[in-house]
Amino acid sequence: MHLAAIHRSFESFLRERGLKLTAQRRRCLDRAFATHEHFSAERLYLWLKEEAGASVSRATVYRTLSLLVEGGFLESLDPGTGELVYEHVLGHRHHDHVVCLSCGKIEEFSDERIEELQRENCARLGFELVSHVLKLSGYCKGCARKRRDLPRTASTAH
Amino acid sequence: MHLAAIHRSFESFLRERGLKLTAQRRRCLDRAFATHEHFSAERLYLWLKEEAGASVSRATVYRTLSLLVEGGFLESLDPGTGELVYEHVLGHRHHDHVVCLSCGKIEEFSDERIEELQRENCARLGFELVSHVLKLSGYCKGCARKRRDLPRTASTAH
DNA sequence: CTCAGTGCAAACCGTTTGCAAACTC
DNA sequence: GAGTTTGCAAACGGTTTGCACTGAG
Repeated sequence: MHLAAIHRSFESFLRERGLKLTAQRRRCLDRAFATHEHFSAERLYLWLKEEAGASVSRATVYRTLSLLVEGGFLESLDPGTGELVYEHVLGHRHHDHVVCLSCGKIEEFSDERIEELQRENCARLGFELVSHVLKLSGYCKGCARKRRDLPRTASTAH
Repeated sequence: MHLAAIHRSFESFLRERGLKLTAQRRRCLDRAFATHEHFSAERLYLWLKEEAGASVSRATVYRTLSLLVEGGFLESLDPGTGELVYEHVLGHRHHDHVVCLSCGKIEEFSDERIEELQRENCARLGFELVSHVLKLSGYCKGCARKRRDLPRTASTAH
């Protein structure tokens, strides 16, 4: 899906709700779709600040992010660092996340067999499944190696 | 595992780290193990306040909860409501959670087949798996029924 | 024109922290 | 006694909100 289609989709989403298309909203949307990384609200705020043109206020960034999540344009993820991160959804398949406890790197994976087992468990419990979060935490290849090389920090850490 | 054993385990945990066993820490531990519900820091603070005896300060409750998580006595879970909830671990099997989006009810389930697939995916990505969070969100039986009975709120909600 | 949106700064809220007094070992 | 822990209240940090001004439709 290219930008033009995303714009159209966003415009009709706004129209449906009687909301207005403003320069700030368009810039948030464009910048969010210009990255394939996960980004925080603050990150987006800084990106927009660096760009040419008037900066978008933090308040508006937060308000627009919520709007984009509601509209299904973005998904949010809580990596446990105290701030939410976002990623755009359109054109993406659903996927889960692996987060490195040391460097914070986030990798993605998806496994239809896991999805199926989730549905199965929900059905058994009588739950109507809406969404799920599967986050694996551990150490990425590089950080795992570093940890092994450091002499017994595990027992002396704190 | 009964309280006496938990106490012993906690005492040796503290000793190992050169920490002291205080009345406040013991009361937090006891109260946390006296419930089978998930509870927040504030909840525990209020429970202790209601109990006979001097109340334990909020700061101490927070500090002790962190300690209990580090020691593996409790696990924390982020249900997405803005505050963490805790549950005791000893004597519990590992399990995952299903959270009702409407009433907040948390149910537990576990499925070794999912665990195995998680390990498999991590291995493939070169991650050293430490822990994971699997949280299914949706509507519990009761809330799902209520939602179906209400005339088209889904499209007019907001 | 009208009502929604923006920017600002202040408020929020769960959690953390600095510090002096109190307590464990 | 030495060194930890506690309680208090203030600080924190990400996020939300009230309000007067601006701007889209």
